[in-house]
Amino acid sequence: MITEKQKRTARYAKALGHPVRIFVLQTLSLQSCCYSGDLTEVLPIAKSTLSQHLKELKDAGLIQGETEAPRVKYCINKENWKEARELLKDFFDL
Amino acid sequence: MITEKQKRTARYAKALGHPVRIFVLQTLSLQSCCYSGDLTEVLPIAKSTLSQHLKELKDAGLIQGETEAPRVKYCINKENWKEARELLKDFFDL
DNA sequence: ATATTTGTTCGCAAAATTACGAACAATACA
DNA sequence: TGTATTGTTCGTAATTTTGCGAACAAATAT
Repeated sequence: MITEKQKRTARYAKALGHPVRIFVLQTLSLQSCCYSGDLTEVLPIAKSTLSQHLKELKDAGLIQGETEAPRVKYCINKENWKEARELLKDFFDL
Repeated sequence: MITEKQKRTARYAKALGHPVRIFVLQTLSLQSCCYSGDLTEVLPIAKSTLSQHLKELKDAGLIQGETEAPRVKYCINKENWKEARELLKDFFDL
């Protein structure tokens, strides 16, 4: 009844379903990459909470983290980002 | 730090964050309107569960229900649908 | 007047989400 | 070798989400 495409659309939408994650993705998308610390500085949440949000975005496939010494550099996962954009675009154009 | 626009974007995305709600919106969007019963017939969930999903979509402003005798006719809320589309479009275009 | 139909609401339970601080790893620095 | 720095993981708690069946409300049909 419910297609795989609909499930993937919902999965990505769910990952976007929190202001912090929208903010993170927008930041990452504008400057291509950034470190967790950059986000912790501006976001009014505990670093452990941010870490969880980053994990969710990673699990959804929207970002990827590359560990660089003590820091972790996060970037958009362009392939999946593109898929998410296409799915949402299809959804709204219908 | 987090803008109202980002919050609204997240709010709409959250409402889209379930396969059943994606399905419902897609159905409503394709045929403009439908009754709860039409959805209950094809969806493998209890009617009470569907009712909750419809309520969430209503609370998010994406649909509206018009009670028509014992049935309820649900339609897309075009104004908010447009807003959601614009917000998500802006988000992905960045 | 009594059933039937349609959908919501209630009560409940299980699971997921959100959030925090403390503890922990891993690397760089003194 | 200690000591910051950076970020994850753990433990915990409160809230929200998802889902069901039973009970309920409202209107129609018998």
